[in-house]
Parts: sequence; C-alpha cells; structure tokens
Amino acid sequence: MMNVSNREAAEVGKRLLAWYNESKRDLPWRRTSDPYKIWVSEVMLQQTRVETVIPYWTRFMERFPTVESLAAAPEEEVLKHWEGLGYYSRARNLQSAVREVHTKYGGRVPDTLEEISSLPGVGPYTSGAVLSIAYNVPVPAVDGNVFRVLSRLFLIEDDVSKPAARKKFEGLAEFLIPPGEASDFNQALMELGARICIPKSPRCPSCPLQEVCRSHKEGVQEDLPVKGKKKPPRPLDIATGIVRYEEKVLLTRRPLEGLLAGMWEFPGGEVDNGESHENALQRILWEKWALRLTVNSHFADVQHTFSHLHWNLQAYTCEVIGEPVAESETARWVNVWELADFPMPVAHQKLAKALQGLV
DNA sequence: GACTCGTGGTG
DNA sequence: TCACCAAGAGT
Repeated sequence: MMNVSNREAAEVGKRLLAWYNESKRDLPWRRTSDPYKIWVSEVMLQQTRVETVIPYWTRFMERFPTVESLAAAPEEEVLKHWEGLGYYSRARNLQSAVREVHTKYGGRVPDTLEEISSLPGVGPYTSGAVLSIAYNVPVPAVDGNVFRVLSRLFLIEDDVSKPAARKKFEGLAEFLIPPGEASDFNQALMELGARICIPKSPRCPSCPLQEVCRSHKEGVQEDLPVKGKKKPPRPLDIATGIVRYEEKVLLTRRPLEGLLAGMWEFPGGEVDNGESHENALQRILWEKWALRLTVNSHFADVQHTFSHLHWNLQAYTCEVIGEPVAESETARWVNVWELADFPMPVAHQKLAKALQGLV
C-alpha cells in the first residue's frame, strides 16, 4: 500500500487505539449501539461541530427515538427540530431514508455498503461511518479530519479539495484499520484530527503519532493538507415584506428544493439589477402571491452570509390593498406569537424576534 | 469536476 | 476583521 509497510500500519493502529482508549470524549451517541441513533448523529455532524450537534441530537432522540417514530412524523416537525442546524435537505433526506429503511428493510438499518449507500443523504463518508461505528465493518470513513491527519502522517500533497483525492485516502484508511478494530480506529482517527491534529497550530507535542509522522519529521505539518481556495460569497439583494392584515402577518414557504428548502419566511425575493427594494417588493408579491400592497416604512436591515451567498435583506412593513391571499400549503397568516412554531432560516428569525419586540 | 447547500466558532 | 472551516451529499 502506497509506500506504507504492514509494520508501519500496525504501529500507527496500536498507538492510535491506545491513545483513544485513554482519552476519548464522552459523547452522547457513544453511549448507544443503536445504528439508527448513530446514523442520525453522523448526518447531523456533516459539516457541523460536535458542540453544536449535542443539544440537537439529544432533543431529536427524545422526540424521534426510533426508525418508526421518525418515519411516521410530519415533515415539518422534523424540520422544526433541525432549525438552526443548516443544510436542511439533510433533514428531509434523512426522513426519506428512514422511511425506506422502515418499509424496505423492516426497520433495520442496512449493514452492507451496497444497501446503505443507496439511501438518500448517505454518501461515501456516512456509509463508512455507520457501518464501521455501529457494525464494526472494516470500511474507511474519510472526513475532513481524516484527510488532514493522513495527509500529515504520510506527507501526501494531493489537493484534498478535489474529489479525485478521495480514492487514495480511502484506500490508505482502509489499509490502516487493525483487524477487528474498525469502530474504534475510525473514531480515533477523527478524534485525533478534532483535538490534536487540528488545522492551525497542531498540538504535535501531545500527539501519540508524533514519532511516526512523516510531515512532522520534515517540519511541514503546518503546510498540509493542500487545499484549493474557495470563491467569495456572491452578494444578493433581497426585498422582504412584513405584511400585516388584521393583527396577523403573512408567512410563505420556500420551495422543497434549493436554498433553505421547505423553510418558512416573510414573503419577498431577489431585487433586480438597478431596481429599488420598494419596487421589487411590490413586483415580487404580485408575481408570486397575487398580492397588491402599499409599502410603508423601512423595518429592518439584515445581513446574512451563507457558504456561497451574501444576503443584503431589506424588510419593509406593508399594507394589503383589497383582499389578502388565501391560505394554502405555502402561505399562512399567523399571529406574531405563533411565529416560533414555524421552521425559519436564521435571517428571518431575526425579523420575527424584532417583530415580537414591538407587540 | 464544479456548484450548490447553513450556521457558528476561531485565530 | 475576515478567511477559514466543521464527523459531506446531491446535482
């Protein structure tokens, strides 16, 4: 394997497992062996910090403790429990996959790569993580931590931001798994990356692999892993209406695909080039909701940055002219104290909070 | 292979 | 401040 001997691999495994047994963190999903609960934790942990996930996972397990309970739940309640975690398609994919497990596999989470990989939202990392952690199947689970640890440990200079690098790291990670130790070893690799072999200023003096680390030997550990640069977020002007009618405000639901899929928000949309926010608001509410209104005063200015977008959101209080839009699956008139019941993106939660402060 | 998809923490 | 980035997946 790639210039790595069996003896070197065994040494890495031995050191890493000893370190992990001694100092692993007491995480709530490590107190269970239920593959469903481990699966949910892995989905929540995608691109999300452990400390952030803990309270979400705990609440989620209280409300949806089994495959059956999640499969039977209303989609919006699942989304509400995901509110604030981001990447909301994870929640919809998870419930969809759980329903498939319920109907197709009798409620038992599959234990083969072939089957579990076919579930929506279960990619190369999550499939390996669930199989190895829950079933101790000797397959790799390569996440950002593993890319970083292995690139330093074996001084691999491939660009880890490119999909092509994955094959090499997966092959190496699989080769390193000590016989019968897939669960602990994979978690140990990630835990080392999260606590010792961190992105900036790695804690090499505390690392159990320091003596066998190729990049530390060369003093280049800070230069790894090699990563391409990201593009800056694209700015986007958003006009939003706080539309009131008989003590209620209008909420609309976003499409089930794309940005903030299925979340509720105050109605509005993208401002065209050169158009004023006020004009855009009247145009959009007419085009989308057949709603005529007068724009009264500027209510709030909210800036929110996503991975690839930067919203410049201007909100205005508005007044309906004539008949209000009828309620539907995608439009609801709600009292301000009911806003908390709807899953909303963070930018709109700020507006909701400001609105509640007025009444 | 390059984009899209959230949010909060960090140095 | 701001660029980075965190137990990635879908298109």
